[in-house]
Amino acid sequence: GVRTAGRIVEVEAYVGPDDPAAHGFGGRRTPRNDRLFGPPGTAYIYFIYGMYWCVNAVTETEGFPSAVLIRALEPLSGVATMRRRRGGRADSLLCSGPGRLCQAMGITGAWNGSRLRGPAIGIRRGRAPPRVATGPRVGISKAVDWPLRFWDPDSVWVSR
DNA sequence: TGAATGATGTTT
DNA sequence: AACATCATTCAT
Repeated sequence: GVRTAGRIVEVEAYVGPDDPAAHGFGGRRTPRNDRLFGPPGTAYIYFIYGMYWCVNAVTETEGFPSAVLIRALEPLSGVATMRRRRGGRADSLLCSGPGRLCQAMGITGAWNGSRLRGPAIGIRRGRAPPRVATGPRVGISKAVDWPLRFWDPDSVWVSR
């Protein structure tokens, strides 16, 4: 298959059992969030609103539920494949949003629990943006003022 | 440009 | 009933 890749330009952090907006809140482990409690470098992928997948990178030690939600990418390769998967919508909407980027890259729950350093799915270190903006997380109703959204303010590929 | 709303199914 | 969303429609 065609490989798709992009530069991460927007993320959100969900940190530990005391983060009221996080799926690991209260330390309650369920079938759905189980992979969030795995070792760092694990993919935690969940299904939301009956239609979309979202992908996270688990970040902290095993048993401590923390992850970074990948919210937007700058498309770099496999763009024609991304366009096809996204139904021919505008390039600006290819990977700008957690649901959109999973659709563009073909990411589904089949990869939940994968190690994020493999042939199928992975994250590599790239160049750091010169600046990083921070602000409230999107689409949540608790801890709305925690500034745990981070994005590249110089990128046109962020979700807002 | 922005607000409102329907689409969808799983989880609590 | 809520949900870590998105596309469409309708109003400015």
